[in-house]
Amino acid sequence: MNKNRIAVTASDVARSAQVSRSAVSRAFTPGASISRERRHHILQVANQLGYRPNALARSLVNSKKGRHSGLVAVVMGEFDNPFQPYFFAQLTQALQAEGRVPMLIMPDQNGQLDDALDRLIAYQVDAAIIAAGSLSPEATEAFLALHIPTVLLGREARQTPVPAILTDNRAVGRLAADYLIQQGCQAPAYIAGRKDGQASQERQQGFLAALHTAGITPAVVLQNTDYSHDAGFASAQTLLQYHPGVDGVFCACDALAMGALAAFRLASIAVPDSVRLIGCDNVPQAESAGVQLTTIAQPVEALVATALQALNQSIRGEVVELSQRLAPAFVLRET
Amino acid sequence: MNKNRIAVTASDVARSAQVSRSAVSRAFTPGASISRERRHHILQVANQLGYRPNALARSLVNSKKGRHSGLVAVVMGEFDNPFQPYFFAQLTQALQAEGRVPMLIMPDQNGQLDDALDRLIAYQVDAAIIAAGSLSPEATEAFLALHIPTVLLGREARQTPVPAILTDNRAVGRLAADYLIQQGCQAPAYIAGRKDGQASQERQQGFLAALHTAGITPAVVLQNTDYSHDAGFASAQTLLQYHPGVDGVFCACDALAMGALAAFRLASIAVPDSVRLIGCDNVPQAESAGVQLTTIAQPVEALVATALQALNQSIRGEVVELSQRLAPAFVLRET
DNA sequence: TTGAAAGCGATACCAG
DNA sequence: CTGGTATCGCTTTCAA
Repeated sequence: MNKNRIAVTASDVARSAQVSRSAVSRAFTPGASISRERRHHILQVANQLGYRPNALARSLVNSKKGRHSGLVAVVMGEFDNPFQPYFFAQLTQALQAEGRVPMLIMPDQNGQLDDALDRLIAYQVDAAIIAAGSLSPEATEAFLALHIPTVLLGREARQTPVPAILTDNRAVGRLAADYLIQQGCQAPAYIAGRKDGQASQERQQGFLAALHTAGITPAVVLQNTDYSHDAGFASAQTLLQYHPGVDGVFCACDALAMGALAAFRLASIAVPDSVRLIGCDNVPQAESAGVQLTTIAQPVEALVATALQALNQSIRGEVVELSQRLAPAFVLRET
Repeated sequence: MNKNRIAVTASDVARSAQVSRSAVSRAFTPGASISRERRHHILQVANQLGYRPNALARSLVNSKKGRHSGLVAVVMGEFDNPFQPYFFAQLTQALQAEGRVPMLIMPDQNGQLDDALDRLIAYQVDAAIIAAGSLSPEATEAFLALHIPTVLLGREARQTPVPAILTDNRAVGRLAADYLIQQGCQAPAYIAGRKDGQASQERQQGFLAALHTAGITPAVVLQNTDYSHDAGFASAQTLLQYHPGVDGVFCACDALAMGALAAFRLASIAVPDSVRLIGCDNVPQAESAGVQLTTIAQPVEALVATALQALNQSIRGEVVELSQRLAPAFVLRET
């Protein structure tokens, strides 16, 4: 059964409405010179025939003249940390609300883009949003060499100057420290993420600096190789075994914190009574019954809105501020 | 700073390589009549110039002649259940590996597609994969009316006959029942998802049928309004309060099961010693330290592979089997 | 095997 | 305001 997928074209509409192709085009172009009645009539006929302007053909015309395809590449690497799908969904919906079409590109396990780059060029995307922490620096630079308007989300470029939107991670660390200090912690620990993770590093810096200012010496900093629940679990067990004096724990992300929480519960350590715990991100799961994790929220809505704003500026060829750091927010949860 | 985004065209390459545009096109068309050396030369020049055929223009030409754009619409509604992003990532990578470009479409909160439908037509997608359980029946039918080759993933259409790939959910229920029976449970309970959720219903049917065959009367079936961690938590608390005799619990998905697990732990009920617990999906988190959830795995790889196969058949205009049910697998975890 | 030329569907310029 | 026409980048007959 070969479905009759012959698309309705402007010519079909023109013929049916007894007007020229130009008229049809104008009817679909806001603010074009065409009489009200004519436009109304054409739109009506078009609607009956089920006509939609072919976006491919449209952007073909506009290509050299600097108009746009409506396609935006979203480069996103992983969906295993709960923050990522949450963020991704917000971003996608925002793009969609702007009438843009997100094309998803996932780097492979080595953080390479391979032929995905080719596809970006091939499809003439208007712009790209790179939200993949796992994208290798080389791949990132290769990408930026395409000179497609690009915005980095949650990371910065090492060499090329590109607009980047991030949470103010040092402020995250400071807020976490403030909480633990205010709760009277004397021996706080930091459960870090990847050693080369920019976010984890910055949060650590802010955290340690604030502790230092308050005259508190951190008990220990535990590095991990990822931002997972399992790593948090293992780190908490390490704390219990080797650093039993720890009375406050800040984790580089909520997944780590929820893993740590599981380990504490398993060991019958009361949170927050025996040990204070604070995460970062404010993923939806942090609010779950039986979790109720105190955390530092990333300003997701603001991040998305700012990213789109930067993207639009960049597409229009305007100058965009290079690094924008948005303020996080403390979220207290106690049950 | 207006970046010089003038794309390199086939004419540019032709000029530079001293050949005709046709030759350039042929060089990039597998199996076209062109000499080896000529193609080699052209490809080399093209590479130097950074030329990539414009996919938009290409599919414009091919549009009427039945060729393809390479674009595939992926309709996905929610990312809040951990199974969804996990599945989505697999699907996206598989599409990418086939050289296809996934365009993401998210229905709004009411399960409507609105102008996303228009965009699908406008961009001439080759096909669509609907993996959104939340897509309203009306929107689904409206979508199918477009006669774009479509495959449903994890759900079926009510009216229109469309290929659907699903896990054999009744088998899921039977496997869960087998486990609880084999563990000696006498009063098993089912924690369901949404009342109108096809998967939840079918799992329940398989579960109850297998129990019945074994001569076991289920203690209770608890309905929920979603598939969330919170719902699982609340349901488990209900069990503890009103059905203390329950010695085995099957949950419609892992998120529910992990919520239930949290509730049991909070009440110091040992799992699996005091009560057996089994989920469904086998999300990555089910394997986490401190969780180790016994579950029925959805055959994700097979689902994705089968879906792509069906999609390709559908694009080629071949007849596709309507409902394909893939076998789930029991995953025992005990720590 | 090759190049010239005719479109694909839509837009924008140009006269009228 | 309107219709004709060139053009966008590419593929594909059609002759040579």
